[in-house]
Amino acid sequence: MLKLKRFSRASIVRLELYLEVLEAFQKEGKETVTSSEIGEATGITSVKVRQDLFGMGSDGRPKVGYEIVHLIRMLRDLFDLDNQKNACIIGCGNLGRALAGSGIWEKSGYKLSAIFDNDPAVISTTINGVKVRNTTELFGVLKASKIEMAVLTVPADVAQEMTDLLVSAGIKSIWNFTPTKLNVPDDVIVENQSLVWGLIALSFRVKSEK
Amino acid sequence: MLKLKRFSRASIVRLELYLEVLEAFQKEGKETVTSSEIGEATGITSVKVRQDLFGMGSDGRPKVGYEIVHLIRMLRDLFDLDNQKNACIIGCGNLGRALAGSGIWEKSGYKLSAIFDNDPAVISTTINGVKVRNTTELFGVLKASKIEMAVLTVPADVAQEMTDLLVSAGIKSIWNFTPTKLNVPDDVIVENQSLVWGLIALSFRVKSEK
DNA sequence: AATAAATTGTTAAAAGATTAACAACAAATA
DNA sequence: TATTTGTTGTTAATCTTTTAACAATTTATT
Repeated sequence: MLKLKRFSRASIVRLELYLEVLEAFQKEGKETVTSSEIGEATGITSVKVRQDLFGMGSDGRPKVGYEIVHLIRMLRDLFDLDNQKNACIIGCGNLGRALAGSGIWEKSGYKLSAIFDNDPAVISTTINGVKVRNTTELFGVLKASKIEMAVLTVPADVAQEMTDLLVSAGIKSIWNFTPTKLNVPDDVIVENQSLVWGLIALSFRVKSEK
Repeated sequence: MLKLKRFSRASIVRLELYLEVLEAFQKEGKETVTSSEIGEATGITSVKVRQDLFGMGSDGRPKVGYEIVHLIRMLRDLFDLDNQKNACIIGCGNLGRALAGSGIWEKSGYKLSAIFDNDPAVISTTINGVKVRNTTELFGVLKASKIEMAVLTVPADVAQEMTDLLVSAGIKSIWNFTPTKLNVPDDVIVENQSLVWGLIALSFRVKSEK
């Protein structure tokens, strides 16, 4: 029996990239692929590709390569992309609205089921078919629903406060766009995606890689 | 003479978080801080904090800690936050517009100097004081300007094509929001910030960490 | 002035990730 | 059927990062 390796953050990013190119290959009608082909398309060495796939419990055929359909299924299972999960957005500013209207939901298996904000000007408007609710309703709505994930796009100074509310309402994972370290219980997962931090990381690399 | 360590990606993220809490401490009037205090505030062990600061060439006093002003200056220098750099946005959809109007620019030392799109409906409109130009003008405008960084928020299927154009116009760094591995010359830096990938990473963690 | 307490700087050990190497195997060819 | 070729699975070596340990140093206290 194979023992599934624990994936590092870096390897997850690589696996996401593999999925991207595999789906492109599939669209072109390709049926099998070798580790070097994946490597070529992604800029990653074939050794690393093979090691990554091995860690996932790969099942390639010597001299032929991997079956694309199979690899895609493994990756989509690994990432849980075909299992619908309900999400809500907290904070409907520019970013919240952009996310609400973007194509990320279907690609990731999430369904945007609710949006909350406390600005009277946006409450009751509809974005992508979802009505914006007053934040005061948050606790009640979440308690009564199957929403397990919250996208946090509020100003940094209310991030922790909102997080506490979300946790008390039973949210189990948070996609955090604020540049704040959120304090949560052990069983709540926070994925940080602060855009400022991304931009600062770029600034750092530009300065130091030359 | 101290030799500056090479920072891993993970350590950069930690340093960004340190800066965040240090500026908060400063606002509260605090003047010095210990590695354990930083650790407490960030959820990172004090050992790692000390090691990170050491790698940056820290200069703390035993029994007292680090001077906050000094640490902040070091970090801002490291990240190049106080040196203004010009940027442009390529693709003015929901996300591009949200970024244009957000507060990330001043926080990172970048100045948004141009926006390009090819949708006649948005060309010539103004966002945050910057007029949206037709993409056909891109090459000329960039050649004539000091813009060195481009934010790529176009549909994935034109990402590489736009990248080639940007590179030919002399762009040296790209903040890539498309879920595409961009092919660029060695001297061009690409920082990937695909939101889908962030969301998929969250999905993965939710599935595997329980 | 001497001692105790707290905290850093720095080295060393452990853990984790990447790269390299190659045996095993399937397919193609003679 | 035997041989060659190409490609994977898997182990081993190298490199990187994290964690631990503790000596050195500064401040406070007696």
